[in-house]
Amino acid sequence: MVGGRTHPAGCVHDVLVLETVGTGMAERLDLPAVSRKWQARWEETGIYQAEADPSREKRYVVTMYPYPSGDLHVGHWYPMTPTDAVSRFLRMQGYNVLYPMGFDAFGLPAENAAIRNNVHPKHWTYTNIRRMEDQLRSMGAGFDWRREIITCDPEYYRWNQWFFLEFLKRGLAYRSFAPVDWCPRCNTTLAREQVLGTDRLCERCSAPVIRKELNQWYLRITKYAEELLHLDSLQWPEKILALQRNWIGKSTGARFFFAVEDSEDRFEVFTTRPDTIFGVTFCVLAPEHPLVEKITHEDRRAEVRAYALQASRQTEIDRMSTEKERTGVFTGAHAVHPLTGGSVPIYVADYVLMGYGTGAIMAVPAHDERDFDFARRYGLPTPVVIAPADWNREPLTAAYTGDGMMVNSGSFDGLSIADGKKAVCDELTRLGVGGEAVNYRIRDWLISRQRMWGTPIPIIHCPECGEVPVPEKDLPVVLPDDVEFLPTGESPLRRHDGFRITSCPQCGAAAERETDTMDTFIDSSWYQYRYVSPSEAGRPFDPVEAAYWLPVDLYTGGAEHAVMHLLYSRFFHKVMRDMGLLDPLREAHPERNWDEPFPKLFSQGVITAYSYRDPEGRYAPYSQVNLEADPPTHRESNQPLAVAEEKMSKSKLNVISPDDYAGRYGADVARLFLMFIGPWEQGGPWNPRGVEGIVRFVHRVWTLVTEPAPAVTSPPDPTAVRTLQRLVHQTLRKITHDYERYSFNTAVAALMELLNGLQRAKGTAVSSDPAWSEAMELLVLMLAPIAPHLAEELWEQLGRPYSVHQQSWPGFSEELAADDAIDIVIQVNGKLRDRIRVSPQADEATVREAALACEKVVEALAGKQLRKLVYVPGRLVNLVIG
RNA sequence: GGGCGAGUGGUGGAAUGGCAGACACGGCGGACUUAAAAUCCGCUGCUCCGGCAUGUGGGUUCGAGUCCCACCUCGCCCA
Repeated sequence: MVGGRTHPAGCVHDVLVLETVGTGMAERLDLPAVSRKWQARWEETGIYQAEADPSREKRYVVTMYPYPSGDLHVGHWYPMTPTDAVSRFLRMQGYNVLYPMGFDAFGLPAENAAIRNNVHPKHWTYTNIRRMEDQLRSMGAGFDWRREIITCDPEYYRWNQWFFLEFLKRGLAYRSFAPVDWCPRCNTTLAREQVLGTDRLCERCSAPVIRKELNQWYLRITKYAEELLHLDSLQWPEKILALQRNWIGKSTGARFFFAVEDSEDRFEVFTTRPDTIFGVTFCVLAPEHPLVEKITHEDRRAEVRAYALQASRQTEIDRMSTEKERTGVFTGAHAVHPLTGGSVPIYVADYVLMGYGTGAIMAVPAHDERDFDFARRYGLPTPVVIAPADWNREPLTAAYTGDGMMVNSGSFDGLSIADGKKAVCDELTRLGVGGEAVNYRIRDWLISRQRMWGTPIPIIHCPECGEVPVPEKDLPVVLPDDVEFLPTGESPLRRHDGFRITSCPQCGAAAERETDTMDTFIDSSWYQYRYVSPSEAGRPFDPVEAAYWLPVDLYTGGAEHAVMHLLYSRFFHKVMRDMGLLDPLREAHPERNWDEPFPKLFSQGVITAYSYRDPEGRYAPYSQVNLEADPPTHRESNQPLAVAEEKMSKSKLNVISPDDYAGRYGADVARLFLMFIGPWEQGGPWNPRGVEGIVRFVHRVWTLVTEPAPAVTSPPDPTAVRTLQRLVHQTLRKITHDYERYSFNTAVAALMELLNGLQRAKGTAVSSDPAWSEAMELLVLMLAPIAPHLAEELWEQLGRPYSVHQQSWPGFSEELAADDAIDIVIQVNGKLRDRIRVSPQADEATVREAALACEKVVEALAGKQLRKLVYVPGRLVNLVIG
């Protein structure tokens, strides 16, 4: 059992459940037919088409666009359904709402499918897109499809290329050597996920993968590192903000040079602890450090090379792991301590990474755990230079990283850590070898991919002129259609002479195109701008449209994009701002936040489902699971199956298709269930049994509204009418509040309660009162954002004009929602003893008197003294006695 | 090792510091039915009937699921 969760008794899968519910209503309510009817009508009448209208206040709502994998499951619906409800609610509240959808259409799966089936990735991608568009339509989402964007469309990716050239002009794009995962047998780079296990073997040929330096394109995101840390204007989940802060990883300290003894060479180190500089007993270079080859003594060379090769086969996670023993090799060279002039040995060790800081460190074993481990292994001294308060001058048994005072540090002795840092930095500056510095963990964004199905990088390599940007008039550089896919792992663009061979735009000489393509995160870094004018020619977006709609008022999506996508789009946005692209937007609406693309972000939870695994760890499909047994068994092998609750995924065979639900019950049932599972930010398990409750609810609502009430002869009782109105208006008050705070599970529960109340009232005399008609109408309006098809059909049944989705959100009446009597809880010493019923206007004296008159209170007070009386108006009276 | 989040009935979950368990699932009982399904109605945390109960132990408070401290377990991220 995973996660300590027990398998709920009676959990049965949809195959079994689908047959059993709601058939009694089937003749009168055919929800799938109702869904199709209204989806067609909405499409015809274009009620979700949004036009900029400066006389109306706008709301721009975006949910992260999907990758067109071809199998949309309920996990994909989870972020979309509540977002759709929000956009409908905002529309009813009178806002001009833009709610678009598109596809993240470039990426590796299309290429793999191309190799498997020998079809162009374009074909696979567009087939999937058409199918997913149908699925999204069947969900009944109010997308404005006229604004759909598909990122593999040359008219989309030409702007990726245009942005790349703009970045290049501004020095924000550059080419440099970078280590990548490389398979020597397949002769290609691999994506991270194609490298298997801790042995790091190639997915295809099982050869050991190495790291290799390749010439790659980068975007200079580090230039914006500091500004990307300014997160104050963002209404984002705290968790995502923390992840971003963590990822950028700002640290302050010192950066300075060590000179190499008997040579002209020097290397730079970064440290967060300059105060410990007198404790340096060795230095460490990353195995990839460019100086390693140069300074290594001849007798050490073979050993150092072997070590570097071994290090190149490990992941960074392995290299940084605290579990692992610290290893390294001595280069034979020594460095000069900049302050003491002492000689310190230079080692090469894999726990120093080339990508972090300067790729070299000063090692202070007494005050750094990793350096301590290393020093102990290689017998290096560990002099204490920061003394803990109770230090007894004994040698350390572990690195001391706590607070203390500088010792053994010459003239710096006696300084605190903070003062010491400052003083050492000043000294380094005075000596002209370095000084105070800030370091960021974040690295520049590597955007080169040796893949075909992505945006071609618009560069031409000329033997004469070097790297030449493709002139803007020649954009887009289009991917060829006539490509051959072979399982060699090499991008077909490399072998495609028609694409590759060209001439230099500057000198006309024969030249080659860059065959690498861009990371697909480029596509999603600015897509919210393209939605506002998807067919704009000549520029990425129409500034007038953009000035009306942007920035995005609500952005929703999964926390898995907390770092990459959300950081890249913030970076892109800031560059666009600095390019002046947003100036006309800011001018039109100076009051809006133009420093951030998504000022408000909501991150939904994860939808899980039961998965079943046999003792060998193979997943079993639901059709093979025998739930009669405990634990469940495999129908064929009779092996016991381990139950787990895991994120819905094709590979775990626990994917629930929304098509089955939409086809049998209509889209609203799946929509309502997804919202009912629990808080949106928490996610939860898809339980087919739970869906039954929603099916019942939908049918009961239908019966309540459409079936005539039994004839009643007596006139309505005014008290009963008043009770009905109170119930309806209290619900309306609660639902309005719940929609505003995205609390859909409690909104559905409140509607269920309302239904229960209305059902009890139906058949009594109140159902002939005008208040009853009002109740029906309000019920349907409250349902409209979350059950759009059902609400539309009921609206028509009530004889109201199309469309319920163009109605105004009803205001509730405080007067009608007011209680005419309230319960006051009577506590004695904090324990519930009684409750009294009073008018909401009752003053304290009245309540106090009534409380003291309670039988239970009189009993408790006998022979005791009333020490204190706490009165919370409208809530309770607490009598403290003793 | 560090950071963040979460632990509430058989299950999913509800609860501005103020009646713990709304709503739903499941279960039990009943009505309707030749029978079943569907539908409708009722009951459903534990209890020795005093009470006890929101992972465990402390604290703040008239009052703690909620706030504070420590610990345990799980999850995610970073190392």
